[in-house]
Amino acid sequence: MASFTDRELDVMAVLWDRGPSTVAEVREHLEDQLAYTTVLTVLRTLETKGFVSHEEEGKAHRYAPLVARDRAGKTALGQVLDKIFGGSREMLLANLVKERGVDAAELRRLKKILDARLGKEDK
Amino acid sequence: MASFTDRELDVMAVLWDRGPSTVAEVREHLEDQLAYTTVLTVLRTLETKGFVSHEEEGKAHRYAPLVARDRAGKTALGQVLDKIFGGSREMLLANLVKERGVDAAELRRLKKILDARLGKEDK
DNA sequence: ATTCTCCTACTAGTTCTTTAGGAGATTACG
DNA sequence: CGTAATCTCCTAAAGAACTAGTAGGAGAAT
Repeated sequence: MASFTDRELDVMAVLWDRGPSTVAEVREHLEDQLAYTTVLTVLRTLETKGFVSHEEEGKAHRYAPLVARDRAGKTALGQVLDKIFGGSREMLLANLVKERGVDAAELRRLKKILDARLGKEDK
Repeated sequence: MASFTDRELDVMAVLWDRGPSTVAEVREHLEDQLAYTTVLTVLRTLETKGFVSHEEEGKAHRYAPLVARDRAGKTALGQVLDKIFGGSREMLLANLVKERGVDAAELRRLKKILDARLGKEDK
């Protein structure tokens, strides 16, 4: 799958968080202050690439993500895993929980995820 | 920290894997078939950005990474974490171990990493 | 010494990314 | 109805990214 540019990712993040949104809504939820038409252009680019679709809603368009966050994550994470961590999940995980304020409760939640996965594996 | 472009990352990956390398060596280890001068250009760009340095070796230059894989990983992973997984480490981890051929042994190794981290946390 | 090979330095073209202005349509409202 | 607000569409321009050619130097080979 072709991947997103930085700005496209900003926009996708809003759609993933909020669900289908209009240009104005996306614009409001972006951190950077961009012109209305800029946001529109990004959305149209994303549509050309097949990552979002839109429906008319009054005179405006409401854009919906076509690619699931999960799927995009798989690609992006795979790239980081391969290119930076040389394919080592251990290295990646160690990095993920190093400093960056991860508390014990979170670590336990993470362990649970692995346990759940181990359960499936054993069967 | 400013981050790498896709191609720059390919090159950094080679340097991280192999250690200090000449242009020809980097070129050999890249998946994509690129012209010699192209690889050279990427390395010089990386040098301008301060991510690698070089030493003369005969008539050639040997390029060494100045940025540790770990440090680059932190940045890249942080971006994926924030933008795609909305800051949720759980989501990220779940994605990391979903399908993509992770066996039980690996899952246990990953748990160990978390345990080690939990040990530190308790103190 | 001339030719060949390998290397860097410089230059450059093409495409992608990011940003946004202006035109014109449509809706909202007084 | 007329004016303001809002929206899409088209256009474009600046900058970044990617690729690679050409020039020229230094050493090896014949």
